[in-house]
Amino acid sequence: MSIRVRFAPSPTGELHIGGARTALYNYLVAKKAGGQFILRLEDTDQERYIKGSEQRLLDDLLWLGLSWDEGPDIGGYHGPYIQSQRLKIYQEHAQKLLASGEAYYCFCSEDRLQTLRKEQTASGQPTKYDRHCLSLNKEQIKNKIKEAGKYVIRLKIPDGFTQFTDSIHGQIKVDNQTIDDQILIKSDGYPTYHLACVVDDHLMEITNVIRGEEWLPSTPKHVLLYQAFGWTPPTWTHLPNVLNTQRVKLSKRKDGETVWLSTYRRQGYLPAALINFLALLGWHPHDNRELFTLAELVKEFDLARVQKAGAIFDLDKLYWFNAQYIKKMEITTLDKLLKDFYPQTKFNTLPLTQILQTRLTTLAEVKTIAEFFFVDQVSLTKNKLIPKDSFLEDTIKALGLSKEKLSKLTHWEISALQNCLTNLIAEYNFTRRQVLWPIRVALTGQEKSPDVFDVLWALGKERSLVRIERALSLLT
RNA sequence: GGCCCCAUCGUCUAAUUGGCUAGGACACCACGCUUUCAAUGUGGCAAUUCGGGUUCGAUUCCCGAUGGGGCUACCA
Repeated sequence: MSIRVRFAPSPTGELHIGGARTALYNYLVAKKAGGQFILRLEDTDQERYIKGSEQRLLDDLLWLGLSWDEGPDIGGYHGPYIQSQRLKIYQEHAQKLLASGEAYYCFCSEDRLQTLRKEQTASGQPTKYDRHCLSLNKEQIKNKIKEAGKYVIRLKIPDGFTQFTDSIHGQIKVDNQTIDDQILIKSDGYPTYHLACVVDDHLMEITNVIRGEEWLPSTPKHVLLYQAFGWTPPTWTHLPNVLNTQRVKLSKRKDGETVWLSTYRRQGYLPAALINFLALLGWHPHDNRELFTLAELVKEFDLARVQKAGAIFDLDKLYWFNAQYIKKMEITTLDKLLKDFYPQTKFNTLPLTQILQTRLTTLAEVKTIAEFFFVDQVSLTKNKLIPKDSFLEDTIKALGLSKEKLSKLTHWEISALQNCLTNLIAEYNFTRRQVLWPIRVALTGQEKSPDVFDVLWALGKERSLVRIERALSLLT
C-alpha cells in the first residue's frame, strides 16, 4: 500500500515554525516513499477561527516549496478536505458509536463540570468526568434532548490497558483508568479534534500519522476510537517539540510573532534556508553534512534518525544558513529577490547586489547596508572624513588626487580602480588608509561599508566623482 | 496533584545496536588576510545530570534519584 500522510493545521492563526517542521517531515516521508502528502484544514473550533488564515497557511506552505497532492484548494478522491464541510460524516460516525454503546449522551452543564473538576482537584483526585449521564435510560435521554436540546456525545473508555507503538518513542502502554471519557461531539454539533481526526485519517486512508508530541497523551484515546470503529490504526509518529530558549514549547502566547513563519519571510529569509534549518532541528543525517536542498532531503531523510528530545529554535544557526544560501544564489535571482527590499530607484542595482552578496545574511539588511546607494547625498562631517593618524591637508590632497586620477579612467572596472588608486598611493607615498578611508566616507557617509573599490564600481563613475567632489568642498 | 515523554559542549547534534583523546556545525575567543566592517582561512574554549547495577569494558543496556517538558477544555 502506498504511503499517505497529512498535515492538518487549524485556521486559527499563521503557520507556526513547529507546524512548518511537522509539514516538512510529513512531506519528506511521503516523497521519499513515492506516496501522497495531503493537506487538511481542521476548523472545528468556531471560536478560535480566524478569517482568512487558511489562505495564509496555504501560501506559506507553498512558499516553502511544500506542495500537496490532495487538499482543500485542489480537491482529491477523499474530499472535502475542510472539516467544517464534513460535519455529517462525523455525526454519522458518532451515531454508530452511540448505537454500539461505545459512546453516550451527556447533558451536564459546563458549570457542573467545572465544580466537579474543582472538587476533584481540591481532594487530590485526578480530574475526570464522573459518568453522571452514563446511567440515563433511553426514555430519559429522549426527554432531555427534547427539553434541553443541547448535549454532547462522549466516548465510553473501556476498562483495561491501551497499547501502541510510536516510531520514535517505541511501545507505550497506558492504564485506561487514567483516560477521561472524551467528548466526541460538542454541543454545537461540531466534532472535537479527537473524533474528526480519527474519522478523517481513516477515510482518507492515512497510513502514517506524523504530528507534534503534544498529541502523545491523547493517542490512547485515538487508538481506542479505532478499536471502537473496528478500524486498523495508522503508524504513529510523535515529533519532539520545538522549544524557545527557555526550553518551553514555542507558542504564540509566550513567544509572539517569532513563532510565525511569515515573520522570517518578511525579514528576508529564504525558503531554502528555512527548510534546511528546520530539517536539522531534530533530525540529522548519518554523516556530518549540513547543507541540503529539499530534493536532497527527500533522498536522505529518515524518521528513524529523528531525535527524541525537544530542540531549541536557534536563530543564530538559521542566520548562518540564510547567509550560506544567499552566497550560493545566482546573482540575477538574488537581484530580483532584493527588489522587494530595495527602495524604488532608477539606477541599475545589479552591481550593488553583486557587491552585497557575501555580506548579507537576510535580504532585509540591505536597508541598512546599502542605504548609501539609494540616497542622493550621504551625510558627511569633516571629522569623519579625516582618518585616524592623518590630517586635514593630507586628506584634502588624497581626495583631490584621487578625484583627478579617477576622472581620467576610461574603464570603470574593479581591477582598473584598484590599479589606479594603488599607483596613486605609491606615487605620493600615502598609506592606504590615508587615501581609501576618506573615499569610503565620501561615498557612503559611513565608517563601515563594503570594500571601497566595490563601492566605487557599484556607484559608477559619475556618482562617485560627484560625492568625492562634495567631500572635498566640505573640507576646503 | 495525576498521567505521559525526555536527558551528550551555551545551541543543533554524531559516536557499527557496548570498545578512541567523545566527532561535526552554529555561537564565542585568538590569529592571518585587510582601508573599515563583513566574508574567508587557521587554531582554541566547550559536553556524556547524579547514584547504583550488568560487563574485561558503559555516552550506549537495566534500576533509582534529580532535572526539564507535554497533557490534564464542549482548543487544536
